[in-house]
Amino acid sequence: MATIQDVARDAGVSTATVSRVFSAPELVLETTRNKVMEAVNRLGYEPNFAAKSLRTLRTEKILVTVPDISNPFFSQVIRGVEEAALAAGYSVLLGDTRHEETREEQYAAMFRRKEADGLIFLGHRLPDVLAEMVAAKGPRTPIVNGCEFRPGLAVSSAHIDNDRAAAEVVDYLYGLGHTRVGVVTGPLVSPISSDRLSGVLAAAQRHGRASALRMAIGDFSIESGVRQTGELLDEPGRPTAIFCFSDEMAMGALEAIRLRGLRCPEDVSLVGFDDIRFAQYLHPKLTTVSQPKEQIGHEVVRLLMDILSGRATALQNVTLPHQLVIRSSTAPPPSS
Amino acid sequence: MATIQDVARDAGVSTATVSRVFSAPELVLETTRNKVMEAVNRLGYEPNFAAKSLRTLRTEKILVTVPDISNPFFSQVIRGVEEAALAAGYSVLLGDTRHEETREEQYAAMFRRKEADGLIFLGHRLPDVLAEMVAAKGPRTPIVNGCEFRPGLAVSSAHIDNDRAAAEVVDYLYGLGHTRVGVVTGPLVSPISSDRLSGVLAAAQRHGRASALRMAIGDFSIESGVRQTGELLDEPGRPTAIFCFSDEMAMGALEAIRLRGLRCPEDVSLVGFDDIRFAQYLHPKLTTVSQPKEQIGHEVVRLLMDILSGRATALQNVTLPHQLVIRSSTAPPPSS
DNA sequence: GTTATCGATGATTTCGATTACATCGGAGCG
DNA sequence: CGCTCCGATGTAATCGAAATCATCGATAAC
Repeated sequence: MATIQDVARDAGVSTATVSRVFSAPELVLETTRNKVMEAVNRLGYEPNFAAKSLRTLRTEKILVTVPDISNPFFSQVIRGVEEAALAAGYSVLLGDTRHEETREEQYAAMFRRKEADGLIFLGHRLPDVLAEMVAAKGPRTPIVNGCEFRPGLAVSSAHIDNDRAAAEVVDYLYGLGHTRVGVVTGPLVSPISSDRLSGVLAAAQRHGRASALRMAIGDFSIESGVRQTGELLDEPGRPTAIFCFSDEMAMGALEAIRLRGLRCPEDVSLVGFDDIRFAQYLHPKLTTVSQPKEQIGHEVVRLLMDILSGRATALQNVTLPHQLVIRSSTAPPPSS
Repeated sequence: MATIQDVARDAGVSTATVSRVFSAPELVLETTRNKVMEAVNRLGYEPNFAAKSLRTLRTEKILVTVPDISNPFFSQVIRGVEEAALAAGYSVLLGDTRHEETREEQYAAMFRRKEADGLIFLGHRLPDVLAEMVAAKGPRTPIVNGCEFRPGLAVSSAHIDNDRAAAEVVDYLYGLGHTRVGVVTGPLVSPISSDRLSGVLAAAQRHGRASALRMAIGDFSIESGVRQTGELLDEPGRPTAIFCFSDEMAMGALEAIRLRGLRCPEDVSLVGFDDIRFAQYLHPKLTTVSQPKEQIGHEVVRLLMDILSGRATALQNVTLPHQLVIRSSTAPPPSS
């Protein structure tokens, strides 16, 4: 592959001029510019990326780590990230951490090696090396979080109001007349789960129904939805409504409901969370909390760009709007 | 961030020695190595990636372009790619082309700029600049295709036998007693669709049922599944079985079937393709062709590594095993 | 005892671009 | 007419690590 020297020689100019043709074309005379471009085309020259990167100390890449890309919720967020990144002239390095800390650390090391200008993490953990960076550099550290919000991490983030969204779901269920509600949460170490849970608890208390609340801890997977919902349904005083903290778990819940010969929503109402693409094609169509997935991706990139361009000085926490989408998996409880 | 010079100075050795500690530790005396490592830890040194990359002309990255990451089939394949790449010491640059040629070309340019050592594309098109590279360098060009197989492209690839898999589905349906079968294909420009279609046609002819075959062209999306299946169901002489070339379209088909007050499988049998994670949790559980998604990802990385390491000399086309998974969306046709 | 050999390490060039600084010719001005 | 300024371009330092070649002391071989 031709280098900038080859082009310079071929065009009869200096390498500086060739470089300027690419990075600041207005500084070079049109006739010279054409000469250079001819040489470029003749030789099929493309600037070598590593060289450019070494000199400028920029990679034009952002590293995005995600707990599980095969999860449609995350893949939609990533889609938004990719779109916004490309528009801003960045490309996306993908890290699927599979919820494993060692993988998170591998990607953290990549970031420290400067293989990317910025890091967006969609999980809830920040490896120690990165926490140190944040502690040292403050809010100018190009690390941003998406979906979760943990104040202690001291990084900017974009997310919905999980607490309020979950409370709305419970309010809605009580409003339908349900009294015994079962909740299938995700792992409580993640704020995404604990925030939603506190919303649920607050709403239950407000309605004086806290004692009738049943809870099971899942891991956001379909299988855990089947299992945990099953346990809730098998307890005496079966809940008439189940609220799962992800649509995937709700899919599992649907299965658990059917396995017991129950009908949704006639016997058991069901609410999910995320509004993944498939939610509206389940049977019954799933009532769920819609998160603005692509928008979260866009926003998180915007936050990162603010930091990279030096515009940002303080932490920003962007709360994006969610929406309770009522479909056909919820109904009043069966009249006993 | 500390550089190799800083470490060398701090440890009282030359930069060459520091470099060797990382790339060929066996060449340096243990005592010296320890001295260096102490300095490394003291200064928090991490080798600068761009510098390394410039010198070695390697990026240790592979670019993966995919028509749509939010598609669970592709995201599973990518998962396999990511896993195999990481194991081989590579990281993944993600390009979501959204089926758009301009985006494919943007990523092709990235590859030419040497932002990645290899390219894996999961679509069916190869931008011109890359086709030229392949023409010039032959089978040593580090470009590999996954999922599709178009002989004209002259790149190695890993995929299932789409033709045969589709024929098996049709054989199975005829075996159940169906005579009127409707097929919802993807866009016929992609081999993934045209291969499956020729399998379908061959099987139908073999059974002498070609004239009773009905066909509609979808685009792999749920919505097109609803629409195209709807059209097939509304024609006179309604098919008693529908075969969609993707599970997403089959989800749409299920919706179309329900909208018309029909039952699956009692009135209409349904078969999908891909066996995405959700297929077995639909209601009814979807009969479908299972593709070894993560394995395709692994295999495609292996093919690429063979090329990058100089082991590969000729094109390889790996056909991986598929499997018809029979669940509850298929049954004999209603007795008329 | 002299020389080839080898293991450990250092000095220096190199990768390919960007960019600060230098140069130079011509326009503008007093 | 001489000076300044400016636009266009060239020269050369620089980014940080890798790798080639050189060096040096010690051991082995003859």
